[in-house]
Amino acid sequence: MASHGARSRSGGRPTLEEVAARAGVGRGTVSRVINGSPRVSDATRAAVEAAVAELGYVPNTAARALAANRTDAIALVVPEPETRFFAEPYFSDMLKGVGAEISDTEMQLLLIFAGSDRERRRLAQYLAAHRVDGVLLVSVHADDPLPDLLSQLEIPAVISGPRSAGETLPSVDSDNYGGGRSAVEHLLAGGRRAIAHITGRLDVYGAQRRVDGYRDALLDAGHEVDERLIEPGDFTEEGGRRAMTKLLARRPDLDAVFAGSDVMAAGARQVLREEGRSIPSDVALIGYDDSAIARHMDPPLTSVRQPIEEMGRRMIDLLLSEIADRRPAVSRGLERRQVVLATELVHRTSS
Amino acid sequence: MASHGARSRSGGRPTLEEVAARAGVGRGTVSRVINGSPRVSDATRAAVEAAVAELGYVPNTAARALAANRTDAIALVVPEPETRFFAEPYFSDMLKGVGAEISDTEMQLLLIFAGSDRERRRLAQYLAAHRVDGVLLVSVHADDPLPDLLSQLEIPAVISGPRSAGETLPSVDSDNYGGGRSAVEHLLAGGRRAIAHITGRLDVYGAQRRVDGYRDALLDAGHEVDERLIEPGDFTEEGGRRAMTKLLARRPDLDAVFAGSDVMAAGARQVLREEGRSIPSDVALIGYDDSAIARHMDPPLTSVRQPIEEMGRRMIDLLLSEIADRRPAVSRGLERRQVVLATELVHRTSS
DNA sequence: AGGTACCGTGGGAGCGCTCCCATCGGTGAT
DNA sequence: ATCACCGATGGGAGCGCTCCCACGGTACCT
Repeated sequence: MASHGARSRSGGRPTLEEVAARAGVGRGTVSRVINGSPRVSDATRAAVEAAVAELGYVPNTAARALAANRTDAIALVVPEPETRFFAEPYFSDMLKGVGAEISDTEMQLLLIFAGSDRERRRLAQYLAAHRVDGVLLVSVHADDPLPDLLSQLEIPAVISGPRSAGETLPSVDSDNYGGGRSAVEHLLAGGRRAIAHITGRLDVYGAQRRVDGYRDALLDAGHEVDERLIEPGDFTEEGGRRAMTKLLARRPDLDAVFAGSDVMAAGARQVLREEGRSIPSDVALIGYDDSAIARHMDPPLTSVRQPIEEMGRRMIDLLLSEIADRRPAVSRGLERRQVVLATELVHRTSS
Repeated sequence: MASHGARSRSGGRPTLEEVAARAGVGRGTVSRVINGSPRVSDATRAAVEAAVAELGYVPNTAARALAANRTDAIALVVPEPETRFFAEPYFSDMLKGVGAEISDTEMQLLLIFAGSDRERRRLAQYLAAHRVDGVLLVSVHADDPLPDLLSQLEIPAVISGPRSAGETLPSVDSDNYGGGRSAVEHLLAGGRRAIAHITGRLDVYGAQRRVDGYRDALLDAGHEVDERLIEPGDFTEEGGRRAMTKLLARRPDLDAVFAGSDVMAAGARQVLREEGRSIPSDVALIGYDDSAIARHMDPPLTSVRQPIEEMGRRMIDLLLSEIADRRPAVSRGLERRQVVLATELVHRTSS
């Protein structure tokens, strides 16, 4: 018995019980104070707070998690290898927003990479163990099984870009349609008429929406859509080069290019330059993401900016409310849980 | 009572007890199987494993943490703002090594930024709550109170660069002295005689060691050390420029520069170019870190490579053994807990 | 045959907390 | 004065696990 007690008292951390004794109150009362319950008199609260301070009491997370069946942690799951995470500013901006918003809470943020199969298996195990109260999912492909696993395990989750128009998970996204649209409208306003579009990977819903925006902007302005002016890319620089080459071959007279990402725009720029087309006088160029690449390109690239940091913040908000709503069995299926944030066209010299 | 039971059975996760019943054994036996104890007969083990599989049993982490007084998690603490973390490849390489090594274990890695005061206070609270079994500390300045806090809380920790020659915490470092030495030796072998050194921030122990290496290489080769050839930098590009300007003013005849980081070398290169000195014919240039900058510089920069990924791996190894050693009160103070890994000079055209 | 180990095993006690119910005194209504 | 009620409070029970002690059985010794 004595040895038993000694085992866990290592470190001598005070317990709730000890704080209660010190403050001359019961265990329940201390718990109420710690958790900010209003059902405590001011005098008692003060006494307890004093005891907490004197003893340097810090709640034992494990005990709390066990008793209350929650972990006070949420995971940001990145289904990509670490490498891409560091390479793309998208993630760091997102993390910034998420980190800022979560730091107002008691929640702990875990960053989990699930790029390899092995990592994904680990993640599945991890989620099955319910080690987090909720999950933030970024950069998910249409055929990813993760979202299903999550809903099967009944773990609250928010996704950063919906997988389709019928996304069932709560999501936060930027207005890809509007972004594509504004790029094209800007080009039209600048007098361009043969506007090409290098798309992103079309299994990414957002990339599709940008194409939709491109199409509708043209149609609404009374122009036709020439399918020869649309070429799929894959979000890489090399993909941008290839697409640009094809477009130039098909429509040598094109006078503007709207690329689905800055990186692809960079590839397109190289080809245009090699072909002797000057930017923007011969061909106007617009990218997407407003990344560092855009600012440093020669000439500086006009680009569609997404409020990524803001997206991160909103994702946390959504997730926290999702988690909070799990307690009462209130039906709330009709509530709007798809957030769409406006984009902004950043004008530079390339257009 | 019933309502009580229902509360926590949400999700219907099977418990140890249920697995035990299913396998027709006692709770203790299941626990032994789960934890890989050898004191279980093969037949029993098989039965338990079958029951675990059938029920889809996953241990409850919180319960385990509470009972065993451990968390199975370790934190990688970065005492810098997120921004720097993403900007410097040092961190991503380190994370890669750490992630690779830890994925062989059951441990969970947490990434914690502690750049701002607010974040640091949160971290202190976090550590006080003993929410991790151990801590990895990277990029710690000499006057950082974090290491003391850690040892006061008796939390195992490993530091990535010792703060001084008398570092008490277990540490993993690259051989900064040898790195500086090899750079200078290479320059001497190339016939250079007036070799300047732009140092890193001298409150960083590793930067001091590089200077020591620089000095000793010169002395051991029978040369004198001209203090006018040593100028402190601050690891930034701008600092590199400033230092280079000063050095050129003091010793216009210098024919080689060893910079304490690639970034500073980039700054130095700009000044050299502006002054009409060509690299490497007029002035040889060597950097430190072998980062992407070095590869992409014009001309490509000779640089000292540190095995950062390997350092990450070794840090985990050290930390895990630290944690394991906490159990028995065996005295082991004399053991070697300072690991130093060799650097490598990567030859390119700048020297 | 009796004794001594030791192995594999079952299950009690306890980790520190939350949740909930019972209790207590005080208040306003009757 | 009596009663119903309410807010504040104490503490039992339970969360799911690990640790450890005790127990029965077998193997080996004397």
